[in-house]
Amino acid sequence: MESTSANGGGFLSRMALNDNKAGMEGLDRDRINKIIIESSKGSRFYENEAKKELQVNQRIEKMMLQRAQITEQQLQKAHTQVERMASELDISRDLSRVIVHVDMDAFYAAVEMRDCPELKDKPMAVGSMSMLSTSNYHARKFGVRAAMPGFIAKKLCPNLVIVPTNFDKYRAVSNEIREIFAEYDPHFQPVSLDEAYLDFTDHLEQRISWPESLRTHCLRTDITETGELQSKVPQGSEPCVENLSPVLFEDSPSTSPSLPASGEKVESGGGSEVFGTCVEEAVREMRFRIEQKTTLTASAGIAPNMMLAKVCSDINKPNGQYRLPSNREAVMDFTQTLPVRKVSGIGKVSEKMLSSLGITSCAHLRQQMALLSLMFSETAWHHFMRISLGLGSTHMERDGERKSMSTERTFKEMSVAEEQLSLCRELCEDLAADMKKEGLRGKTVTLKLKNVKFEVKTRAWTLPCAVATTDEIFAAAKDLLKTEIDFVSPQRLRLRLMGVRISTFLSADDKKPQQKSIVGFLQQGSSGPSQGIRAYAKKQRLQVKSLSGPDKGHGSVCSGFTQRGTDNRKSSGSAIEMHESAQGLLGSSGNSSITHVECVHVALPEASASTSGCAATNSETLTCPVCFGEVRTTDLHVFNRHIDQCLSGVTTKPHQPTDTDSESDGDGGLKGLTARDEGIQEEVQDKERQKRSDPEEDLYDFKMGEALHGPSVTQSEDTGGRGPWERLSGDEPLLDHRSFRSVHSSQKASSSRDCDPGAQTSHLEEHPGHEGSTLICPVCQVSQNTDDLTVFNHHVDLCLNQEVLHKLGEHAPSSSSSTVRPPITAKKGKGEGERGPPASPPAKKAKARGSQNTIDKFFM
DNA sequence: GCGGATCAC
DNA sequence: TATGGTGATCCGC
Repeated sequence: MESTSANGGGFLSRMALNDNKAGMEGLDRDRINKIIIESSKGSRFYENEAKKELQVNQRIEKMMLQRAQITEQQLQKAHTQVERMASELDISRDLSRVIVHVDMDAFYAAVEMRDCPELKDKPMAVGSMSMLSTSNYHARKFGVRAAMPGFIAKKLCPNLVIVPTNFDKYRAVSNEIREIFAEYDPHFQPVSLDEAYLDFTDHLEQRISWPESLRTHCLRTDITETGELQSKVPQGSEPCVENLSPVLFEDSPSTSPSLPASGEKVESGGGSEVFGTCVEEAVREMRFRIEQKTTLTASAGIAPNMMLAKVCSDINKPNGQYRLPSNREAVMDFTQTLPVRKVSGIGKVSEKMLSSLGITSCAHLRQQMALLSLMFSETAWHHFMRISLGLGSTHMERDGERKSMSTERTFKEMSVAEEQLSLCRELCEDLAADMKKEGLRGKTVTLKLKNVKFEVKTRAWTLPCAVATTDEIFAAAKDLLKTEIDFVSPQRLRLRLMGVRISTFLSADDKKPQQKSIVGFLQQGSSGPSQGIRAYAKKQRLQVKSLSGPDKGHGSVCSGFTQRGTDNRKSSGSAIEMHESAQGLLGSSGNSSITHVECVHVALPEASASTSGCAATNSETLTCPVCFGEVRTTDLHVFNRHIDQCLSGVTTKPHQPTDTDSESDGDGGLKGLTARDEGIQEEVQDKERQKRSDPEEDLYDFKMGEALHGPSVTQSEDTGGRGPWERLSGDEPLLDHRSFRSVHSSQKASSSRDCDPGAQTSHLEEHPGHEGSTLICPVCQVSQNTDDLTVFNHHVDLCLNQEVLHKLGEHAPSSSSSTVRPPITAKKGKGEGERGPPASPPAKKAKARGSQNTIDKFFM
């Protein structure tokens, strides 16, 4: 069934030409889109895009349903609130700053053209046949633009010259322009190599009293190719920009920096030019200097805040500037006609969702705020509100600390585990090298995989302490990867991309006293006890393995699972889905009991090989093995007391990096401003099923590996569009305090049939594992639903480790949680997803009041 | 804390 | 033949 929402005609709006950017006006969009779609059709990429588009369409449909439930009364009430807030915001509007956004024109392409004059007259792009980074303005006339694969660009423009990227060069040029930026605002905020925000306010204050000499800048003298010294002086009244600029812009709408802003007389003569004292002159001067220094042109926007400045820099691009006056009327007039898509942070998905509500301009945004406040989260509608009022950040953000570092690589299909592991190590090496450069250590290692169908999944593991070296990172990444590999075995992961990311960095505070971790401490001594810790940490990675494993075709497809991770907003817009989730998924709310009885696949790689523990180092502090917090002591007695406390339930929070979050502003990026995306409908599945008769698809497909599909998922059936990474949703959340948001949707009830917990359980009972032998764990005495010795050994391994942990909390009531339950028989608690129990320290639940649960126990 | 999705460049 | 890499954020779980 075709989607009923916009673009339901099978046209992929997400793949269509994005002519949002400068230089793309007046193109034959239809023709270009036709070529783009036809070049892609049938490819796996296309199929994936189609799937994503469908998901977005479904979200929109849900949103429309939600809107239909909103009553006039609710709208009225919301309107009152919204208007009150709007006037508060309006009153506090800050128009005192002069913010400038500078953006180099077609930066990479311009650099390449500068360095290779033959390219000047040709349509060219920087990148490869697979992907273009940017294109020059000649090429843009053909519809060739950034983020387009080169082979498609070639179809649009057969004469296109594609030049490989040379980042070192761009970085060097970037440094040059940044030197200039710094002269106007030492605290300028770079966005990328070619883009920055500057606060000109202070500069202008001083500039007003500057003598002409300080506002005079020499024209560049240059060595020509023939070695002749050439002074590039404008000839007559027509500045000789062409000589300087490598391109581009025969029909540039804008003023060259060499042309004075109207209203300010400027003398121009000899080898220099004098600039005035007003904002526009100052910005023009900056652009002039950039051009003189680099032979590249920049465009700029001048406005009272960053959001507006960014929009303004695009208006007279290339090689131009635009100033939005700093008064309320001008700002409001400006935003009236401003398309929402022009605002940074509103991408194609948000645009489409807003558009389905009839909102395309900021004026619409303003008009529909009451509705939006009912349908989107607080974060989202507050953001919309600010946009609609033309508000934005007015101060340069201090360059915050980095929050993550990653490296990823795309390659030709790779499905051999050994190669995958080897690549993983390489990535870890690269990452470790980068980490070293910045002296970072992080605790969370995330593996990213993209299969040949372009489906992406990430798997993360937060270690007890920060790591940095190749071996440390790889130990974690490898385990994550192996888990995925084991999980689908004997099939293979068919990968096209792998990435490793590290995050949760130590804060500055943490760094100074390098920590001494108990793990490292233990590792130095013996191998025994420390394994308990490692195994514990690894428990987080317990995976549920589908009992049906590789054999296909039995069981039902669980189609009612809500898709997780779709973007939704916190307090609003979510009530409806929450309700649906609760009703459709779990059947009865508040039922915290078992939703699945599942077979847990313990995918512990050889325990001894892991070096994910902490490399112990230094004095000052010790890391508690229970709460993982830092204990500022070197006295083992003190430390033991702390551990005792932890074991008796007094938890200590590990130090958190200080959150320096200043106001997250519009420019900060509000991602995905959409209502919730529910699971995909059955029709989609059917469609996908039909499509998918590819005989080579015997290798592993991510979807099958979704742990939560558990026993009921079948391989051949569920390769369709039906949420590849679906998981079971949690229990019924609290409804939003605004009860009118808890709109009920009836759809869920029917689609949840297949996922009814009871059904799951009984289904499992019908298929109690492989129809083969079962093995009994010598430790927990529970028979294991596997005949895979590796799996079984992992289980035993874990059981043994858990025994150690049990000893640790000897006197604790064993009632507690599934965390200590032998893995294979573990039940999945609600909301814990497929990853098994969270890594709450085992002893947290162990109550051992009065007992001596000291560090010594680790050695017993 | 995890994982998916969105966004920018 | 062929559709990127890096970093950030939001949100539900």
